[in-house]
Amino acid sequence: MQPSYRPEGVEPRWQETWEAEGLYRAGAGRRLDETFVICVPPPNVTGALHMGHALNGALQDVLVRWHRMRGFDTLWQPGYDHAGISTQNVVERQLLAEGTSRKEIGREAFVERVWRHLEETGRTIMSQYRRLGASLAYERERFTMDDAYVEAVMRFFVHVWDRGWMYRANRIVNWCPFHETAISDLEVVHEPMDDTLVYARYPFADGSGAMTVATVRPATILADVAVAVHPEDERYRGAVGKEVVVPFVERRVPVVVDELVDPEFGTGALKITPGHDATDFEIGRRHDLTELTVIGPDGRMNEEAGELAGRTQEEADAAVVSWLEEHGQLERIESYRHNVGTCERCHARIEPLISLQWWCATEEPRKPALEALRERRVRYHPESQHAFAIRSLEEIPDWNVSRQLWWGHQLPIWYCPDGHTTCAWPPPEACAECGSGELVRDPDVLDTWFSSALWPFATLGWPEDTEDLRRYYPGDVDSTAREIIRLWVNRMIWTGLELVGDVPFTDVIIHSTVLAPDGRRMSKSLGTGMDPLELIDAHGADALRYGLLKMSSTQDVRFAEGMVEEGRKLATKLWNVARLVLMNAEGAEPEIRPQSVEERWILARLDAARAEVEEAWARFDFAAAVKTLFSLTFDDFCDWYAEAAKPRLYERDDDATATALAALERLLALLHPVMPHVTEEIWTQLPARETRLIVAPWPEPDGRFAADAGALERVQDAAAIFRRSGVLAELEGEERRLFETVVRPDRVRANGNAADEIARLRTEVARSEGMLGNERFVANAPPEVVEGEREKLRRYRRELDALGG
RNA sequence: GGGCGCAUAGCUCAGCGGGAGAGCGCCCGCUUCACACGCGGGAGGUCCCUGGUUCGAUCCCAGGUGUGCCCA
Repeated sequence: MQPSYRPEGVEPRWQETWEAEGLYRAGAGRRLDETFVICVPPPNVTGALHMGHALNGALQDVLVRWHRMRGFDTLWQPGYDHAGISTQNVVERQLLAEGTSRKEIGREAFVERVWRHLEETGRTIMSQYRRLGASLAYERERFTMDDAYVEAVMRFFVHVWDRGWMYRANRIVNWCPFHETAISDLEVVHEPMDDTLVYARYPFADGSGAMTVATVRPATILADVAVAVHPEDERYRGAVGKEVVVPFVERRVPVVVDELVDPEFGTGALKITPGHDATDFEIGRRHDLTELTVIGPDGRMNEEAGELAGRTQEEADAAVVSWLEEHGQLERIESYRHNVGTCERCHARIEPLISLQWWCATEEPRKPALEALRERRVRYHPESQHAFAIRSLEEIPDWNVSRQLWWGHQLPIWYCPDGHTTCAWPPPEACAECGSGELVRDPDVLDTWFSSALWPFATLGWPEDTEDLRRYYPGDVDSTAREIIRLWVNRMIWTGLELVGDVPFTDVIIHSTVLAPDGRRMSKSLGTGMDPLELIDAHGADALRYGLLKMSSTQDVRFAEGMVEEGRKLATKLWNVARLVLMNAEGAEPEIRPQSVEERWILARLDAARAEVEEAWARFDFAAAVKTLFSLTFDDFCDWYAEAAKPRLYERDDDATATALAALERLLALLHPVMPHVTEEIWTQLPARETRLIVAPWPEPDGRFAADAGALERVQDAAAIFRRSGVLAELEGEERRLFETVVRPDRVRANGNAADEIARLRTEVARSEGMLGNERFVANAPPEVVEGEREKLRRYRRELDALGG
């Protein structure tokens, strides 16, 4: 074995070997009929691996590798989504740089161009997952734009249509004027912005004075259809029911009351523009108000804006403000800092806009999903997210499934010249109502999440009744980020129930958000992002996996490179202790033949750790498992067992070397799900290896040595006392031997003295005596606690006696 | 504005009803034939604040403060 461990020379080799030998494939090494299935949350086909992917990949891989070793038929499904707006954005920008545009080259050429772009630079994340050691079934990679997947999406749409859940309606949506499409809430990022708040007077129609309203977007005054006040706002009691005249357009509109009005904002009187504001839209619908739009899809004023048509909003804002000024209706202008929605991709200011969109009703489909969550047939982890997921489903609004993009799944909707609508797949020959053959397909494409919602079964061949679907559906675990619950996870649950008749998985892990070391979200613009691949270069994939799992204890974790370094040290330590064993075990084969206390003890510790780790994996507490593995390796295996076993290993004692190999073998197996590379590398160097560790059996429970789990306690106490004080405790037989082997009192100088130790013990005795002297403690505390305290006191006194104190 | 976290050693974090812990950093001592990515030891904490429950609270409850994430 090489004297020092260098992950860069080892990890890529194993990644290639495992995959080439088919050990990443579904069912590799299976010994049970049970399946264990995870689908990777399909990343953006144009994206690159970030820390969230790496953490999620690490914990999914732990579960997959653990189940594979346990003999399950495992499938970890890889793939990508087509990321509609994001991908279209990238290509549109390229066109812009080339001096052309998508509109200029046309839809067909544009879509072709996107495919070409993806061939050149797309689909990189799966290779980056490989560098993490993620044991995905790579040959099964799926893409939401694959022909078969498109088929599934179309069938899904038609199914929802047939159920009567799909409808077309004018609603307010987040509109990106650059991309000229509706976008989802998730794609809107709120950024603080400096604005001005314009206070404008709206005179009462009866000439009895005026009301003042405040707005940051004076141009939208042109589309005002009412003024609203809060029902309990005393200031405007007299105004309710009257009419006011909207400035500039001089339209008479009513003053209405609505609880949605925030009396604290501006003057407490809110101008209502249902066409250009989500809250106003809501209020407008409740009061049955007209919906006017004065801003067009391109962000400019439309024909409704009369003389301002064609102007930009800034120009229109200015025109309205000067009108107000000229007519003495401008009260004042204040500077105003607030959060403004912008497009995640192009940072254009989002226009809430009424537009004609396709909607999927949610009232019906959510019912079985809610039931599944309430009955805990699907469980979110941690528990707090379960409650959140239920609430989200209860409040789920109808789903805007259409996007005015060119990259994506075009709706299976056709219109005939008579205005009939036909929804069908495969594409219909004629109008379903009038038989007309002149059909025009709806130009819109579907929300990317509409296709992602089918991921757990469309990747297995649905809607075909495939062998894979029967075998691997339903799956087991979904692991993802918090913000995806509404958009993705809940939708997979209801689509699974609706289309396949069962939940897609039973457990949903909501993993930590990895923050930058400063405790805030990693940000590209601030340069606080960290690249997982660079960390792999620096410390190795095993170390990164370890570090990320160690960090993943709470909802938000700041990235701490120290934890990755800890992982690297663990890998090195493991390598070194394996050298110790292997260098002295030539010709031996692993076999449990313990002849000494330390051997039985380490076997007991290994089994206890196995149980702890299993329990931690089972409740998805990755940080706890990793902590157990660290102290098992450093403290138990290296500091005590290896040190104690050395003399007999040096002598090449047959029983000692055989047992050491067997103990090492178990240690490697326990660590493999977290640190697959270093463990596999060592494993191959063990004698008589016939299988790879990746498919080797996970250690069976072994209670044979449980009685020896505490066998070293007295020796360890004696070691601590000696090292601190130089005082030798009285030990006999095996204990004496162990103490002298590990501690080497003949060669080691103690650091402290007996007096310090006596002082320490006296403090403990005083504390203990105080507790036991408290009658209420003795009377009320559980008897075993009291007895435990008595035992401690006896031990302190005994140790004190030994020190002559 | 709503939801959810977090607040424990210089730093990053475990512990979550009965003796304050780890890793890193710092100090001291070790060329111990697996390992200096190491070994042994040490210094360093009103366990955010105020109340409450309890024989006993870092841990449970209530309120507060600070801080962050997610969603509006």
